[in-house]
Amino acid sequence: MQPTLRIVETEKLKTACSSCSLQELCLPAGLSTDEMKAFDQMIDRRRPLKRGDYLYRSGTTLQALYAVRSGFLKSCVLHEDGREQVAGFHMMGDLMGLDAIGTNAHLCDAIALEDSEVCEIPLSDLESLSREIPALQQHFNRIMSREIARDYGVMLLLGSMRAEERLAVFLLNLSQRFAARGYSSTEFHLRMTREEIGSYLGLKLETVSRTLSNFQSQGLIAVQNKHLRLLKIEQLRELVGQHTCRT
Amino acid sequence: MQPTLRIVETEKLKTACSSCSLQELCLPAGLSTDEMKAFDQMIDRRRPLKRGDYLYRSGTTLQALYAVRSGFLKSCVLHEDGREQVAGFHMMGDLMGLDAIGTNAHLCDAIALEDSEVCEIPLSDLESLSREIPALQQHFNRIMSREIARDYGVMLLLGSMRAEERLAVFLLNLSQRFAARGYSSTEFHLRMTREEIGSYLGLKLETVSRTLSNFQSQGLIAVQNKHLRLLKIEQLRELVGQHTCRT
DNA sequence: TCTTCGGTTTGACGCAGATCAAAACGGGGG
DNA sequence: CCCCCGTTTTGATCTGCGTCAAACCGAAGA
Repeated sequence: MQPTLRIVETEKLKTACSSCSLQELCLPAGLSTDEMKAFDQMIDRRRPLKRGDYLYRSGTTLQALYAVRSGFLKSCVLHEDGREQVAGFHMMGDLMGLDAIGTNAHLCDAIALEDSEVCEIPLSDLESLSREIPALQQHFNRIMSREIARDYGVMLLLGSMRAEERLAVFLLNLSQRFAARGYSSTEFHLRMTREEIGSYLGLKLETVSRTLSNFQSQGLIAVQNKHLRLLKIEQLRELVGQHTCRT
Repeated sequence: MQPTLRIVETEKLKTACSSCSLQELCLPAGLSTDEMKAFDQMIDRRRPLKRGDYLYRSGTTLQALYAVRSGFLKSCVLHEDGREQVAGFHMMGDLMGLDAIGTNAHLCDAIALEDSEVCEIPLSDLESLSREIPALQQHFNRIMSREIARDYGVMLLLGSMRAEERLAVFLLNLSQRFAARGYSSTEFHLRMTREEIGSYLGLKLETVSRTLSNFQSQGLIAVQNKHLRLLKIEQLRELVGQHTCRT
């Protein structure tokens, strides 16, 4: 047995979706053992990213979809005049690149906010395998649909909520996503800057900072730099929707 | 030959996608004649809607997807406290209900803004037919992806544009969509109220009205109630992105 | 240890757009 | 034809958040 082969095998094993702890969140969720095997073979490689690396850039052609294996990324839409708007934050199990299927070109930049790793999933392979495995096709459709549903939520937030509510929704959403991944729902690190939070929420960084300070002085949360603890989740929830709407 | 049968046949013929003028915009775009025939059989019925009718309501389970055949609809996301946000306007050839695939429940209301007609497309049929017709599967994925891309654009608009820009983007987008459907790109009727425009753009109706008046006095457009003419499309385009951003 | 520099906090002030109010319009029903 | 009511326009005023500015903090590097 050659050492080279051994390395490759080990590599494959490490990569395999069938042994990945994110299974239940990720694209192959709900596949049988055999189906999972077929799916495994489609993932040709994992790709490590360092903080600040681009996973893809706006305007480049779609090479593959990417499942986040570890780390944290943002995607941001660009406006020709240089404005940018963070369209989403992505963590383990999230599928990225969906916006590019329609035109074959990415319309946002995807940037790692910390050292991360993603699995490359060639779209054409995914499409042909979907034909053979109905459950996969269905699941993929559901994932796209859920992204649309998420976007509608963001529209509601951006179009008709005040600053306090936006922040509360944001924190509660993060909390919930961490919980779904087995992390604490009440204590976590914010991987993004205040400016990035602001961009996502349609606010300026100063407003984000001020609002977080308010929450803190009300005893709802405890922030210290990027470290955050939610102290009164219930009150945060109540805060959303009780004020008169701006719009 | 029984009269009943004749009627059914006529009905079928009228409904057939293969003879629908929206073909190139709609879901079956790019299918071969045979494939189109198979697709036709999937559409069990058209559904007429009167102005104000609900196509579906938030919270109800997904029965089918709907392709707009004629007319004009809005979909709006609801917030428990009664706030509502228009998430999109839909016209001929648009596919509606995509947000509900993920959870099997609609998360927005769809309401006809004028008398309209839609084709019902049962999701399960679409999925199974997609397996047989790769082009259909691909096209469906593209349609979902394009909706995601559109949503990102709306986020950019809501998160970082000033009122003037939002209106300009809105008008230019309508113009382009009418053009793609063979209507005038410079003269059309606004099917929605100022309030609905405002809700979509994250503005109040007064602001929408004022901004339209400004455009008119600058000679960019001519508005008279719901009738609208774009006089200087190029200048409207330039207007987008030239101001300092609010966010 | 000190320096540097990106990120964050906090304060003072201004403005775009919300809110309130009232008048004008226009289309459908009697 | 007129009346009525939902929609739109326009004006006056208010306010939440953006803008500008300055101080502060913590991590990385010398």
